[in-house]
Parts: sequence; C-alpha cells; structure tokens
Amino acid sequence: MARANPIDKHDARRRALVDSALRTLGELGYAKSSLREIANNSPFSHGVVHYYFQNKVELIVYCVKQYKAVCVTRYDGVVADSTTAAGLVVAFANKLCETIVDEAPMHRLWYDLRAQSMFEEYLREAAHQIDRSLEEMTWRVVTRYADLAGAETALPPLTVYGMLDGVFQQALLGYLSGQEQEALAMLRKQVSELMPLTLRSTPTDAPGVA
Amino acid sequence: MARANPIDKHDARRRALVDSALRTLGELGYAKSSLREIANNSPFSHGVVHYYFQNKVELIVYCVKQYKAVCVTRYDGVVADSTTAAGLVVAFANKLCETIVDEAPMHRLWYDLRAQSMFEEYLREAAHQIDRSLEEMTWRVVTRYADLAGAETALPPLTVYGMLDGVFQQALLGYLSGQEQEALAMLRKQVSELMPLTLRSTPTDAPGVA
DNA sequence: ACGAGTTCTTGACAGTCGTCCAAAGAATCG
DNA sequence: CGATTCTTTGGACGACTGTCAAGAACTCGT
Repeated sequence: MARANPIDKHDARRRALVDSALRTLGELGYAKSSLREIANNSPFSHGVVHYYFQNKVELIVYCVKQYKAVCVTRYDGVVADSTTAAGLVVAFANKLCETIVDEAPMHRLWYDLRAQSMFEEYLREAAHQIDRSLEEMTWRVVTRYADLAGAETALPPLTVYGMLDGVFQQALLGYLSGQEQEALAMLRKQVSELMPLTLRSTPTDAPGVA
Repeated sequence: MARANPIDKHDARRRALVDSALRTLGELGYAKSSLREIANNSPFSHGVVHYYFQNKVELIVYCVKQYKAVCVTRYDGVVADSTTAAGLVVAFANKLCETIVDEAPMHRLWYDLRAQSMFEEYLREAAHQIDRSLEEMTWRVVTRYADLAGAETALPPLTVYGMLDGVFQQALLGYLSGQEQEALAMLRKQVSELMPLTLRSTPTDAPGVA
C-alpha cells in the first residue's frame, strides 16, 4: 500500500482535471470542447483523461457536479449579513452583478449545459439537480427578504427562481455582447423591481384561515 | 434566361433546405447536427448545401432567421380575440402550453442557439434580433392585458419578457424531462400569478405628476 | 538500490466533420 | 434537335474527434 492513501491522490487528480475541463468548457462551450483541447489547457496529456474517467460523458458529468458545489453558497453571505429588506435587495443585486463580472464563462457554460440537457438525456439529472440547488439558494434569499420586511412570500420558490433566472440570463447575454455596464445596471434595476413582487402587500395579518 | 425567374426557385430551394435543417436541428441540437445529417433528412444530398449556402454558418444563420418568422405572430390571435383581462391570461397560458406541446423541438433549439451565441459571435446578432422580437411580442400581450384591465403597466418590456421567458424555459425543460402534465399545469399557474404583477394596483389615477 | 505498482505519454485506430470538385443529370434556350 | 446553362450527385481531401493500448517514467515499500 502507498504511504498517503492513494484514493485521495486519485481524487485530487480528478478534481484537477475537472477544473481544467471547466475552464476550457467555459471558454469554448460544450460543443467545441474536445478532450485534446481540455488536456492542452491542463498539465496533462490527452490520454490521461481515460485513466481517470471512463469516457467523455463521465468527465462532463463530473464537471457539472463540481460546478454545482461553487454555486450553492454564493448568496449565503448576503442572507447572513443583511439587516434590512432594502439592504438585502441591494446586496443581492450587487452580488449578482459581481458574479457576472467574475464568472461569466462559468455562467454561460451552465446555460449551455442546461440547453444540451434538453437534447441529451445523460445530462438531465445533473442539470436538474443544479436547477434545484439554485432554486433553493434563491429561496433562501427571498425568505430572508420576507423576514426582514415582516411580510409573507407571495410566490412559490420555483416561480421566483424562474423569473430571476430569466432576467439574470438576459443580463449575462447583454454583458457578453459588449454592453457590460448597461446590462449590469439593468439587472440591478430589475432585481429592485422584482423583489418586492415576491411579497404579499399585507405584512402580518393575512385573510383566510382564522 | 429561364422562364420562371430563377431567383424565386433559388430562394424556394433555400427555404426547403432551411426547413429540413430546422427539423434536424430541433431533433439533434446545434452541436450534433452535421451537414450530412441535415441533408439525409431532406430530399437532397450533402453536397447541395454548398450550392445554396457558402458554408455551414450561413445556413445556420438563415435557419435562425427563418425560425424567427414563425415566432413573432404566435400570440397575436390571443391579443386580438380576448375581451376580458382574465380571459386573456387564460388564453395566453393556453397558447404557451400549446406551443410547448406542438413545437418543443423548435423551442429547445432556440435556447440552444441563444446559449451558443454566448460563445460564438456570429450568432449574436441573429439571436439578439429574435430576443427583441419575442420581447415585443410579449409586450403586445401585456399592454393589451393592461388595456382590458383598465390599468397601467408596472414593469418595462424587457423585465416582463425576462421573467416570462424564465418560467417558460423552466416549463419546457420539465416537459422534455418526462413531466409533461406537471410542467404545463405549473406554467399555467405561474402565468396567472405573474401577469397581475405586471400591472400597477392603481387603475386610472396615478400619484405623482398632476 | 532493486522491482512492483502506479501514473502518464505517445502514437495509432476508426469515424465523422466541413469543404471542395469533377462529372453526371435536368432544364431551357435558339 | 443540339447547345448552353443550371442543378445535383457522390467521392475525395485534410483536419479533427473519442477511444484505446503499448510502453516509458515515476513512486515507493522493501
């Protein structure tokens, strides 16, 4: 047996390969990312991929799942640090803009992979899991927002995620099309418009059940 | 010179080729649609593509633009025929569900191409034009909705399109993942939830300017 | 320092891709 | 009808793909 348990080293290499693959995927997109190109942007040669992964599909699925890990907690700081409803909206919008600026390639990769999952079944489960995670993440923001506003939520989690995802996607597209500042400004405005719509007007006493 | 003007025949062939290409693209997605596969699903051989189009890119761009033509008027009947605000919402939701059922491959192709446009610049302009058309189409529905409700719109066109596009995309993904009925029912619910949010509570007299 | 086990490189393989081209076929004219 | 142009075919090309296997390079307990 090797000194350091070989499982860890194996997994570490896998993660390194997946990291390189994610960089390439974010740059070229799913369609044009060949295993050779992925290996070229890594310290390894193209053959090593099949030593750590059975085939390209397995690598891609691992990429998707690793991508998920960096996503799910992105706005938890906003949730934890905000003390007023209005402050949360601004902080949330700022964080959304920040992640567009810092990680645009990863975001377009996500939308690419989700679109591919409409054609290729092997991506569906992984994409669905990420969608669920993003929905839950969004919902944590909105419920905290409702708490701070002393109001109740007016829309189900899936709907809130859907509409915010729509405008985020829009902003990302605009940002990548060269209209960086306009897209970010518009996103800020849209978030401040949409967040209040997720709350019911009546703060505490709701009609209906006694 | 030929009897019937050859321009028309040339264009007719182009349209036929583009139609075949759109069917194949909707079935396989952008990444896996080769010119040979496109030609196989058409009455022609693979070489003829380069007689009517300079290269694959030109064909794809023509496909995108032809796809746009069938989109832009999809909900104009709803706008024209509805007589009440509530009726319009139901008719709109029905039409959205109908087009998911009838044209799911085309819709997933659209989201695929829009995602590709984040990587490949040559698709950007065409994708942006379609996005604008869809935004205008959505806006015609919402302004008519506001008219029928005797209210004013509360959100700008881009925001309304963004949030509706988000939930539509969600429904399409669910529909293609085997949850047909749940996805359509959810979309109906979401549309009836979101449409009222596009209107200002105050119907006629707004505060502010005299 | 040797040898066994692990890790990585390299080259080859069978396909497929977009593109091009020579030649066959079809259509239309004088 | 022959002649000219337009249309279409199918094969060929070089480049690229995922996959695999043989062997070199490395690691590490002994």
